[in-house]
Amino acid sequence: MSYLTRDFFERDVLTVARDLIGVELVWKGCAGIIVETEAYSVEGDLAAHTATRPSAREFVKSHPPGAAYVYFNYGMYWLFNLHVKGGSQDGLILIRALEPTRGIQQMQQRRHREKLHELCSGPGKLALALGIDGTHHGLPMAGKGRPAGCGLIQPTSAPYEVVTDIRVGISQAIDYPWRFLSRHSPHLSVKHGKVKLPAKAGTR
DNA sequence: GGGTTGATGTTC
DNA sequence: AACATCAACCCG
Repeated sequence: MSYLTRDFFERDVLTVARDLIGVELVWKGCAGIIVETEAYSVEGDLAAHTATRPSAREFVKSHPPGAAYVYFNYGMYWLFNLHVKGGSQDGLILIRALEPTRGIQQMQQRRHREKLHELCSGPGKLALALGIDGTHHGLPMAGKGRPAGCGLIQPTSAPYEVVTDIRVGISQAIDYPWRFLSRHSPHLSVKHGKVKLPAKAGTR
């Protein structure tokens, strides 16, 4: 068993997003196998935070590859990303779903759910299950300086069959096939990519 | 099953 | 006003 090092995140963001499928995300006694990710590119991707948020641009400039990018969405949920930099295409990777492996009881308590496939089957769900929040924003997840008990473990078992799809819940660059999933996993967020339509002007 | 809606607060 | 969401609720 070995933890991913910084060089894992110094490659193309699409390659890393795909290779993260099957990696175990370990977080202070809880853990799960990553079964769903989405790539967001710093360049040429209107759906990425870096396209619209100066703070995201600043984050990418000032943090090393492997850093956690955590943000608060829809007034309720923390979403966990990993920073990729130094390859042919930089970006952020949203971790969207896990297959629970450790600390099941604690995750069940945090989620107020019993069924395994309801614990981490979505980006908001998994952050809640693991106890991830804004205090973890910017921390390194690879190499030295990781929070105690946190890290990403290289897969040892047979590789998962990875398929791609369009990304979920966005209204820009909606046709990029940058969602990566472990085929047939019962722990995915949604079956098919869902596009979010913008509200009509003049409505309230 | 699938569609709809309200909860909630930060960002620009 | 949009937003990288979720769960409860409707309908059938």
